[in-house]
Amino acid sequence: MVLSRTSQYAIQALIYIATQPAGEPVLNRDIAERLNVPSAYLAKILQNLCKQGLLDSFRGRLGGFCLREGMHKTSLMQALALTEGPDFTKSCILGLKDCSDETACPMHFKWLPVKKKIIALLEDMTLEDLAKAVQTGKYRLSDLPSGVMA
Amino acid sequence: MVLSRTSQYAIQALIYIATQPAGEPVLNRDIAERLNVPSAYLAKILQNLCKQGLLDSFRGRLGGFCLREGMHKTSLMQALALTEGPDFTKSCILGLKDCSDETACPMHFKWLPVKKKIIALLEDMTLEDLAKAVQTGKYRLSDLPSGVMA
DNA sequence: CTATAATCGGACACAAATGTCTTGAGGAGT
DNA sequence: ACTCCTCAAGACATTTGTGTCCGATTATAG
Repeated sequence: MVLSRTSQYAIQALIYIATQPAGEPVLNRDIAERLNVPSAYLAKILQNLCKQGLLDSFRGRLGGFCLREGMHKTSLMQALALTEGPDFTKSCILGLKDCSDETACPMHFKWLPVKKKIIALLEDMTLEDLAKAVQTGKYRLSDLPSGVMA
Repeated sequence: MVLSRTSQYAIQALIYIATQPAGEPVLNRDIAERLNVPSAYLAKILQNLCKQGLLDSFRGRLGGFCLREGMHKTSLMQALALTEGPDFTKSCILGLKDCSDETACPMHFKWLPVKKKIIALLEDMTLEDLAKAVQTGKYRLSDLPSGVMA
């Protein structure tokens, strides 16, 4: 429901990176291990987030990925726009190409307020906020118990 | 966002069938044409809905599909349970296998009320209601203008 | 300069969703 | 009985999502 695996991995990784000291690159391998996610696939996803300007990457020794300057305030909405495409919230729930107030599907007006709630929620949550929540130890980022964290 | 194409086609078709006189089978070909959807694929979907007991099918001349007796009151939630699987609303938004109040992902408590709204909405809307809405002429089931209807 | 450690980038592999085609079975009209 | 018309069912094709692998590239340490 709602999100592709790619997006799920991306968000998990972004939050994890946000929990780590800013400016110190995090290894793809470490993220993958911590999240229990295929590392080669995760690398692709992180590469893409680099191209889109959300992450910085560094090759060679002491390399890795870290959030680009100022990107701690990135909202989930902005992050998902990068992984799911810019208008992943625009679509009609029945799949109609053109479903607006004027040309509405029978669910349009009922669905609209719910969709707005979803969007508001996604715009409200930032990587920083979520990282802080994880750091309290009350929430987990993967199926592994959070105590596994180094 | 939210629904697979298969589910979208299924719901469109169910609503369309519900707009037609009860007891008179509707041709797969007609539905596909009306909804502008691949007919062979739609046939598969309708077959499945038959097996699951939501539709009745009739072969030969004057054959076709129609809603099984009493199924006009079926909610979208029930219909989607047939196409998406019984617990398509149960999953964690970050994809964690085990995400409950006790083992929560950082989005869990924010997402929960929104999810409840979605579920309530889907449980509230019935095929009958949606069919009536379409019959007013104010809403459309496909990208084709609704005037195309016979 | 060389060895090492890490990402980059593209090719490849696999699986699931989506879509097409063909053949067979069953019911209605003549 | 014969002929249409319809769904049933499975094989096949295409596309997309997911996942893997490897050589190239870049940066650091010695």
